[in-house]
Amino acid sequence: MGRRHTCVDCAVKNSALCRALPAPQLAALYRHSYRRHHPPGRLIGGVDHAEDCFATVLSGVVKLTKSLADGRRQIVALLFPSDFLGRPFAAGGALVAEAATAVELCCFSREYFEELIRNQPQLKQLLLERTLDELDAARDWMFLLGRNNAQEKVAAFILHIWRRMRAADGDARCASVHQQQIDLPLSRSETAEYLGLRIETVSRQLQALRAAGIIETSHGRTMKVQDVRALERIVGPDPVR
Amino acid sequence: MGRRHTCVDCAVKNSALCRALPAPQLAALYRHSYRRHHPPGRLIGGVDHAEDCFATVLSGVVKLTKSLADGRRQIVALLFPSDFLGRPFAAGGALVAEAATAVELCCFSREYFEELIRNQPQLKQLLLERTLDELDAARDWMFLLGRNNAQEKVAAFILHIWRRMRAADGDARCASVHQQQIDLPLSRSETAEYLGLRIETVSRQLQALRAAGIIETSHGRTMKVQDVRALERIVGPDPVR
DNA sequence: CGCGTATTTGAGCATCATCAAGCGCCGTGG
DNA sequence: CCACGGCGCTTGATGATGCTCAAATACGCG
Repeated sequence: MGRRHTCVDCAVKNSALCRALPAPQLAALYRHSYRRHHPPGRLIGGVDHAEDCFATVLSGVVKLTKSLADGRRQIVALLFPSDFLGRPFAAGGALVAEAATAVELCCFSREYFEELIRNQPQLKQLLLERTLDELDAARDWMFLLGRNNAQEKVAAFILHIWRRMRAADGDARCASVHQQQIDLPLSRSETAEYLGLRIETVSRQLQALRAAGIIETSHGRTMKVQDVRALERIVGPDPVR
Repeated sequence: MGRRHTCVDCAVKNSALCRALPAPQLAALYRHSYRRHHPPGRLIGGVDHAEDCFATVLSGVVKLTKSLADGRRQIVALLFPSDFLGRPFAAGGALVAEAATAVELCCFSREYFEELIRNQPQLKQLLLERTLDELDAARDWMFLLGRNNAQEKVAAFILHIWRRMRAADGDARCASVHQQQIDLPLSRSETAEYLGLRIETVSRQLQALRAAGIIETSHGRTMKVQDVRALERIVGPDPVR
């Protein structure tokens, strides 16, 4: 594929990890990078897979899953545009990365990027802060998985996606902001895997929210959020103390 | 309290974060540090509390909890000797740190240590690797919380503690290793908070393991692990793929 | 010895999982 | 154009696991 893309017109240049790089190193990284498209459902190398690359998510949503032999699966993280995909400095705890929607990645070789992390203090700093944020997020989700009921889990999921999408759009699409419309990046079955529920339970809770007038579902993954406040009330005040 | 301790005879000098510091910086950090004892149950400043300090755990076990106003609580991490306590570069997601057992900490001021992280590449590198490891651990626990039943959760907990204690002891106490004896750092109620269960369920599952001859409980927190293999079998083969 | 706390044990119940249809959408092929 | 089949989602009926409420027991400590 011809290099029709540059960092200059990269959609996430101001939010991705590489924003921490000085121009010369950015240019060098660019020369070691390549873009890659993945259709929904496609397994991505990346985390500790053979393909062995790191990447920045340019568009789409990537899910990180953990599976047991008996078929039990848990999605442990969702990656959105500008998020970093990969596990530096270790083999990675048997995670699998998979495209949830159509995904575009900006990939670089593991060795090259690890070296860059080691030598570029700004990059290392940013990666550290990102990792700390991810740890916070993981712990929030631990609370959700351990302590929230089905209703709260589903409401939290919608709220989570709603906020991420809002943040991603920025001021771009005020129209759709007003319409409160979102497109869930996950199927029912994936949603269940993210929330520690079964697919039927997710479906029922969504119908309950619809019946309460809090959301409007138009079959499939598109929905309108009618009452954000109600969702927030169901989820409850995030933390205490 | 007089400075009767030095880094030279520190029990965790070879495993704690500060091992990454060159001698002069270590000496400087030492001058900014102080030791602190906490009885079991005592609230520690630390994570994003007013007291606002970072620390290395010297002995004992610290629990990190997240609470809701309605009393629901979830322990999101346990910290063992040589682990780092604190949340650099942010306010920390409303976590509370509490002494699970009697705890001894080596504390330093937030500002000083953050500055040290920024300026010492080795320290930053080690902290980054530690944080990535913690993230892996958090995701493992997410799977446990979302997908494992009560039996598996309790077995996983015992195994987890058993391994950490084994690792901590090192070769020190081969006798107790042979006896397979461990002292749980958590009460039943705390164990429940760690596993996303109720106290009664934890108790019942422990009795079930005892009835199966897998552990021997002598009332309270002391137990003998009779059959590690059985525990591993219950927990299941960690991951797949 | 008696009290307070932590743990165990029991009985009934709620929530969510499981099993099983049924439905709507969509692409394929007749 | 419509019949067909597949897939993802919904809906219903039933049941098991873990929660709730309640009480008994065990231990530590004054």
